Amino acid sequence: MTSLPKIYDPQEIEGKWYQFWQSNDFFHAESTSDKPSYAIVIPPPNITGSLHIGHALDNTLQDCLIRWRRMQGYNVLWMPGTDHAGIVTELIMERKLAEEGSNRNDLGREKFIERMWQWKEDSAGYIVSQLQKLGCSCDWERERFTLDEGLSEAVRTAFVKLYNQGLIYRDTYMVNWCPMCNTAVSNLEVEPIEIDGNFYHIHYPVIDSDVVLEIATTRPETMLGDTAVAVHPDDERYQHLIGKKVLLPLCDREIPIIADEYVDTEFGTGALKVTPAHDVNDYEIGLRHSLEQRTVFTPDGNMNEDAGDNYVGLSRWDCRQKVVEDLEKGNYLVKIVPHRHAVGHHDRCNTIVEPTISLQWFMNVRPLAQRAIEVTKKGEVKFIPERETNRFFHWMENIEPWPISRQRWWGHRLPIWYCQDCDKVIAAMDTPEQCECGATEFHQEEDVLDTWFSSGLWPFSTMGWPNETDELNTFYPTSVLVTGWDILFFWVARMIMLGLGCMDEVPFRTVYLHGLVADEKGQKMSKSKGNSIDPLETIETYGTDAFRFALANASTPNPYVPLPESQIESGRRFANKVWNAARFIMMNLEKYPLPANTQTIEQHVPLEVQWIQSRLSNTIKAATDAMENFRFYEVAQTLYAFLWHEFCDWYLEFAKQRLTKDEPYALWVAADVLEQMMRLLHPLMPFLTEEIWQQLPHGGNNKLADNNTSVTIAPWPKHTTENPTAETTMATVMEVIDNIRSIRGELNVPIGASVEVHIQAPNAEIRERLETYLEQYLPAFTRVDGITIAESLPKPPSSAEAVIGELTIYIPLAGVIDFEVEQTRLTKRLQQIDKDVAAAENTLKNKNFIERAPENVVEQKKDLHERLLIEQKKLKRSLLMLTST
RNA sequence: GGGCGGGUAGCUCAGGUGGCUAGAGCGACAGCCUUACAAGCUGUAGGUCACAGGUUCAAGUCCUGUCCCGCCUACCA
Repeated sequence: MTSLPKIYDPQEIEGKWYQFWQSNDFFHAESTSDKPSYAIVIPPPNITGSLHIGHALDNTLQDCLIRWRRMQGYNVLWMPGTDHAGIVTELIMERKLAEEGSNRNDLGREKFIERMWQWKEDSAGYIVSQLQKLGCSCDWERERFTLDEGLSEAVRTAFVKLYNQGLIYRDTYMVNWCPMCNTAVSNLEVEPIEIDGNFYHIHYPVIDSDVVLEIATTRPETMLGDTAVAVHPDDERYQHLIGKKVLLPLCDREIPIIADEYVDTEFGTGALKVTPAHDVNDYEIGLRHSLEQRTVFTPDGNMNEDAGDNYVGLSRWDCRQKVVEDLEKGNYLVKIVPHRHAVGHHDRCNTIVEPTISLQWFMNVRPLAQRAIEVTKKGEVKFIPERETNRFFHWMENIEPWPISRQRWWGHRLPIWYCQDCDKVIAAMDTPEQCECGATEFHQEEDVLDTWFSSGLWPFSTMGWPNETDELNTFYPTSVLVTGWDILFFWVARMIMLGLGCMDEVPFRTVYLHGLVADEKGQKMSKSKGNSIDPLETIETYGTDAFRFALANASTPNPYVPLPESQIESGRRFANKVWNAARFIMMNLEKYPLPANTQTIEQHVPLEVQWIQSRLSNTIKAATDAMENFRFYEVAQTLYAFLWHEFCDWYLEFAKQRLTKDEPYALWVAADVLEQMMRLLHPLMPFLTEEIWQQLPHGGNNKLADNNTSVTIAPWPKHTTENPTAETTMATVMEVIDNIRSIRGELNVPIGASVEVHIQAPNAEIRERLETYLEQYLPAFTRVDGITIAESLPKPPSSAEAVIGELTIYIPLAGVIDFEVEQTRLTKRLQQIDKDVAAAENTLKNKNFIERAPENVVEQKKDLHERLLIEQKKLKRSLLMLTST
């Protein structure tokens, strides 16, 4: 007997196969090959991170594509690697340092970086091992890291290139400043979050007048940096005041009243305090009117000297409170009105950002964005789902300069050198030898690049750029990029722009943007919300394959994909079902070993074999089609439905029946179908399918597939031809069986009791087929004593009845049948039929329908109508007979 | 303010270009240890496809409007 355990135990199986695949180099891509190329670059996870649910989904889908294309015979590259992830990683390190009672300034830059690298070395393997646990078939020999030497060279090369093209420049401009991280951040990194705040209405007295101007602000502390008050030029209320001055309360400064169209007369009081150094709009107004930019905050969010002696040193928030108190004391405060509004928070540390004027490095992304739009319109990049294309265009059309410098330490220092003597700015790969002025001393820019700059080069930097490599020739542009839609702008857009800028070619042909995993309430799963599933725990409990199947099965085109526990449980049950189907087949193969060639054994192929082969072919076609269109949900559904509800529920039951008669042919076909199913299922469930595939008899005389060493490199099944006749016949057989079962169930016929079945089949062809097959098939599904099939039959007394088109089934149930139950059953059915008949009649009565609808649709409708009529007539007659009894 | 996605069975979702009697998984109910699987098998119940119009021979599917829910985006101080 076979040693297969009754219940599938993933922990037993999963460990060994990854090793096996690795040691056989199945995941290794050839730099040059005659095969067509297929490449995906992994969205590099943070080096210090751990696998979360988003990674699990993203990488499962990628692995599905990769394994599928590999089986299809492509030269497949899945480029793996990790990201240094700039600020996030630094923040985690800072937290660690704080626990040790230290901080990054105590350590100093050099020691801090050293510490970061050390930590990176320690945790480097962690995320990789987790990806391997998930089954990811990456080409690990090629693993890269955004801060490794090669990628750093790529970063410098790209920077210098873009600098020389004038696309990268240094400028003093208003940027979002994070007082916590002490760095500039880009707009994308600022998340507007609604908070409850106040509108503070303040009186600004007009000089040489008894008029006071009432202004409203949500940030009273910024008034210390006010350098004007603005009104709308057409605002009649304030016409006479334009050009005058107000005395800024608490500051004893006189500031002008100016007119600017930006001011909304409807909003607040129609008078706007202008703080050019601390608000983007005020900044613009300030530029238009040449106002002083008065900075009152320090970089870490406290008040500086320019805030005045009363406030210097206070935090932003303490200062607000004190300003309000002082205003009240001075009788300047009119009122405080609660006001809910969106305030920008740094997405990495959740600190409220401070718009601040500072000297930063920017990239002018407009020209590249324009090219990106053009090539996308030409179809060189395709977004799936299509709706994402519009989001992409909208963003690209309104794109603003990208601030790329960060006042941080962990990352790529800008390849910019300043001459010690003349301050000349030089962009170069390495420290320059000599400046034009003759000086030879330089210092490198302290700032590092936004982490997305290096990830933006990922599709080609990982393949050796700026060197001309075989990898680039073979795999660039890559085939697909798979990621969540939430980083379309952060990453995908930048890769496209930088790809065009550096390679003069898009980085990928297709962008597949999958949904974000949500909980059962539709909320995005995230660690911070505490509603997240831990992939590794899930894998422990349910097994990797069950988890992967659930993820694929959840991947509908929706922007949020709920993954309830029950879905994973369902994956586990499916894995177990597959396991047991295999177990059944292999157990029986021991008794009936596969012959050398199964094809010639049976001259007369039984119906159920024709049927299952036709269904399999159909399944192959559907699964392949769904894969090609990134419809992972459909792949999972298709394979699940076929394997469980056709192969197991029906075919294996037929095969059992054959085995009881010592006819093993159907079993051998079952083995063949199973083998192909393992190949179809392999991209979704790599471990389970490998285990079963390996255990199936291969090679020698028992040759099922080509004598490959692993299902990983076995060919993807090809669909053959469907067999509509077999499918229709089997459908009728199944319907007959279903009806008998249903009658037995509803009329409570005891399980052990056998019944007689009388079938009236007017059509000779159908009758003949039923005569051939029913007798063989029925016993496997329901207890039957005898079957009578005839052109016309009388209804036996006390019998239950079912109608299938022109077929009528009678089951004599004298002594068993409960007339009332049977009456209810038939009445219910009749009511449904009446409704359907009426609907069909309505349609057919319509002349326009007959004239305008396609012929086949009309035919179908007529057919349906006829079938319904017959059934209706029979049901009515039966009911009559019942009630008259 | 603009834009996008969604509202189909108790729950989570499928239903490419309109056309079989609207489906699945989970859950519920009833009955089965039928030796591959009780993580299973069999049967049953459950839907005015958000609402109102319109186009069409035909609408869950297309159009318009309304109401909810979610998201993205925007400088209303």
